[in-house]
Amino acid sequence: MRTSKLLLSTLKETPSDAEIISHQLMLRAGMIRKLAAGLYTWLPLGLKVLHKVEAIVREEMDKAGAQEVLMPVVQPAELWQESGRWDQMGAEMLRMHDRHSRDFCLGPTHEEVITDLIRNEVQSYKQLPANFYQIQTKFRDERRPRFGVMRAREFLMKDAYSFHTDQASLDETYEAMYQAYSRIFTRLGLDFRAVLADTGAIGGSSSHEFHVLASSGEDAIAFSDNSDYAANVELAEALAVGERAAPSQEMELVDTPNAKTIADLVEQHGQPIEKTIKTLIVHGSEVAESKLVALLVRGDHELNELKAEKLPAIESPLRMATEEEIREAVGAGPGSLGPVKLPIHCIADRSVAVMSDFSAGANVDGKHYFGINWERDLPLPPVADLRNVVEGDPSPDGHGHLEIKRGVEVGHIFQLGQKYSEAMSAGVLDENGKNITMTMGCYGIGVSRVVAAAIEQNHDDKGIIWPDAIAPFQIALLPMNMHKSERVREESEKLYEELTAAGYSVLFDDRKERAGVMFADMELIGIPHRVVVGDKGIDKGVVEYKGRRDESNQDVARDSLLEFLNTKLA
RNA sequence: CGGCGUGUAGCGCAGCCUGGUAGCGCACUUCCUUCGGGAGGAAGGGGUCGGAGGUUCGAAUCCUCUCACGCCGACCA
Repeated sequence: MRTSKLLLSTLKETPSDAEIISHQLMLRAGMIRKLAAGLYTWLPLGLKVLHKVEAIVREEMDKAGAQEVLMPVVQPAELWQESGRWDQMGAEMLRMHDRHSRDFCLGPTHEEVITDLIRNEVQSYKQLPANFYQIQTKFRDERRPRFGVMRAREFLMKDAYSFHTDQASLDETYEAMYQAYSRIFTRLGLDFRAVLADTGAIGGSSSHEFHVLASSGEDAIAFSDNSDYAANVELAEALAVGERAAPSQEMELVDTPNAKTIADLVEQHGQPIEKTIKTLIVHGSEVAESKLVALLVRGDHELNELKAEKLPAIESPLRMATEEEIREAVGAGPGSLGPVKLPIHCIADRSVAVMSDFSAGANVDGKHYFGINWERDLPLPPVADLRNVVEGDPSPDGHGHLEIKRGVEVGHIFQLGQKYSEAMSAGVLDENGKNITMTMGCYGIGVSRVVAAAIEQNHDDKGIIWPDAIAPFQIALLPMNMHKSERVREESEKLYEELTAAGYSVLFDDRKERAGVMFADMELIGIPHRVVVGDKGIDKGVVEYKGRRDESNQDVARDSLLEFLNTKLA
């Protein structure tokens, strides 16, 4: 393609509302433009990349035995009412009605539609297992769309749904999808990890997320330095570390009028942070001994809300108590709480249970106890895993220690079981002519998000550096002074034809621009390979080559260029 | 959905406090020079200052309402 025929809308300046690097570069490179919050138009250059990602996903899904379908974006309410999600979904689902006042929604996902299809089309166990996928636009009315296409309201997703007669068959397809996903992200040229994930409200036994590692990622993932254990931190189990030491201090009541936070306690009173306890008050469930429940976490640890709300004594979803509620129940404000003489139900994190000589609020405003010890000063409350794992924690599988990195969730596979097939009566006849409810699996890839994630992982101060597999063009062909030098023009045109004929996608910069502009634009849009044609080179019978990541140019003999590129791009 | 903030040319911004009829840089058009790392000069085009109402002789500027967008938080099969 010639740049003169391409809408190459590059920007020198960074649009002010773009926060993360991929969003900035996608705007600057002219890949996308915003239409409204969370809604983006893909420009020709961006769409090329999107299509490349799609093609790889499609190939690997086909190879893994899935069949492609295409379902409507607009879906009737009846299906969602049948699965029970019409009421569950909330404002995230955009609803509308047609001219006959029938309710519809923009599909945030397609479990209902596919289940409806398959219950009508598949009658026999002989037709199973089967796996169907589509690459389709989804709409989720995010509370807060941000980061460009990374977290847009309208986005492109590959979603697949598998149907089985039993769990063993589902396990098999699940494994096949796990492998297919690994191949897809490997082919895309991305540094990724598959991690254990929370199955969420949807239940099911097994779930993995695929994360592209990037410092701007919204998720934290933990993985062992000595095994292949990897999990979302929200899920990773925090094991108890060490044993409780014997008391060495007396418990004393200390005036701490200005210490409202753990940080204050550490700064003003010299308490080591790992000898302090944070007391968080949440609402209890019906089975709790009190209306409010106190959760004890070490000062330097973070409460894991997901773990907490899974405890029977705690209301789910988790709800923090307000200051008034706390004062009413405890008699002191949130800055002075602690387990000593606390009048409400209390649960301690595992690492809290092994603390000694620690400090915590005295449940009297402006006072803390120092030198507290379990059993001697107060009984040890029930113990549970309440906190997020931190770097250096032992790996839950017993091998090695945890490292924590940030990732962008680009894929998620999980086992649905019979949630939808049961609610929507999707069954088949088995060998004995008996009706059995189908078992389902579900597998998603955020196609448009992959594009942003790839940039997060592959860029420098000049712009994007596309992995070869998804670059909009493989080669940038830059003629120097073509509009003055007839030899350069002829040579470039010839090269363009040759390279194109050899099957390469070439972006030929035939604009009447200065060299600097061409270089800067090609680097910004991230074309991985660059060939420069100039008078100087023609005299020597060479052209210049530079890989996007290379430090400098190299001369390549004109006659062996094709051969050279064949090895470079192999 | 709560807190905060911002809306002035395609993009980035100034002007607003202290009302007097809109400006800078980039981009765009034409010409001259330059011509291998985002060139220099000259001349141009483009804005109902987010919208509505109000105060005033006069509103981008002050007041009220409203819409949009963004940041932080909460939320996220």
